Amino acid sequence: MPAGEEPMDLEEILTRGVAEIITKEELLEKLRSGRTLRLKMGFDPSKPNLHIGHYVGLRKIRQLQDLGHTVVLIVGDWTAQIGDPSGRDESRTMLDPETVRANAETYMRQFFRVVDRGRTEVRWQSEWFGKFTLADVFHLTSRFTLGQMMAHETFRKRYEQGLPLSLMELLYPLLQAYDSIAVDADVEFGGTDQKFNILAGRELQRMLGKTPQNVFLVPLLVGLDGRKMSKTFNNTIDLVDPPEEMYGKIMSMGDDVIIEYFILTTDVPMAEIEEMEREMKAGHVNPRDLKMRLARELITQLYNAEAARKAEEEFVRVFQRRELPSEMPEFRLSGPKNIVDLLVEAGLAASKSEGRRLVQQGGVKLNEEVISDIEATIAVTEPAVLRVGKRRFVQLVP
RNA sequence: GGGCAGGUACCCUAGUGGCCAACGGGGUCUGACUGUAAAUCAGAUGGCUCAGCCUUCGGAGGUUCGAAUCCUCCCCUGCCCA
Repeated sequence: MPAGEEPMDLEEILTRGVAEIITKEELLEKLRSGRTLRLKMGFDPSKPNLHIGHYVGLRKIRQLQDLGHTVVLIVGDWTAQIGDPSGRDESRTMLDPETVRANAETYMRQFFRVVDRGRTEVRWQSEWFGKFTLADVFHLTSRFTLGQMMAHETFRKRYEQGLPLSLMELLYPLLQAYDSIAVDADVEFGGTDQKFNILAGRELQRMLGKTPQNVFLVPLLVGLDGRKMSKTFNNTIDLVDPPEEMYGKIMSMGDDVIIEYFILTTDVPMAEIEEMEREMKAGHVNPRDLKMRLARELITQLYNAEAARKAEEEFVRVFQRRELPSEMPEFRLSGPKNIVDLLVEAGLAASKSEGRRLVQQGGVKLNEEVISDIEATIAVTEPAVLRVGKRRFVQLVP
């Protein structure tokens, strides 16, 4: 059910949804050699949430895996302690082993929804870094210069802007590079922001007389609103989002990113996508309908067709026809209660102040009747629907 | 070790004795409108026993009728000198 049931043709695999391959000729040669290639991909078990942006790369891995190659998944239990500087986020929280293990498991659960577990080798950095000595650190660090590190845009920027930059962080690319030596990688995958780190691995392999790995970079998918995909903007779709949630999020996406999502996250043939783009530009098709199609495709890929159908039904019911959702949480209201208290207790407001605000702004409805008095007392003798805004519902039962 | 500049709400930032629960932007929420949970526009956005009160501006003390703002010590960051 995940991506890549019918292998795409090689040319499409190497171009669609690919930002850059270093070098494509070399990679083609390896792919044609008949050898089983070792496809490396690493992750830090610090932020285990995979979103639709990661999905782009995972699909690529899956597609190549379907050609018979082996995926080597590296659990970055050491690099996680540094924190990837490419993210420029200087949180150097040392994670305890328990957390690392739990995070890694969460990550893999999501990872293997797309990638074939049977043809994946999972390796932990601690296998080799656990016995690293200072002498090993010398050997590794002596091969790179500060100038090379400062060529990394994120390092340079942070340095120039006077932001903190620890020596430990400079080690990040080196550790990642060494992983390639440890697992003997043929190709390493990552987003375009990983170019520097992956190239460092290629360099190191060359220096140590090994065949340099190829660099396979996938584009960074833009967020639902067209801006950079980021948790702060809340414009992501998580791989573990339930179907209804995915459906809604896709429907809230900006019109101008629809095509990009089709290209990068679905198997819809390019010819068909180009046709959609023309139709949309000409105004012959409502972007909303394309988004509905996109939502169906994605949910079918990540769940199944039945889940997609149900999610669509629910969306149409609640948001297009403005009817009530088929399921909503229940709250037992045994006696009369003030509306504000009720909102808080039913989990529809985080605090009483917020509850008052919602009432005063006209966002609270009982059986579709606006309640505008914060002093109102609510009592029910039969089930009633308490609603906040467009999408939060609670069934009140006596 | 010395000098200088900083540490403000979920994030980024303004504020340098009372007009500060604290400007502005992001995020979030609500409303209007719509083609949709798009776009756009408007409002809201610490808490509470809510015309008032309580807790917030790195931490702990202090000055003052009154402090995010002044003083002392401490912690953290950057730059310069050694």
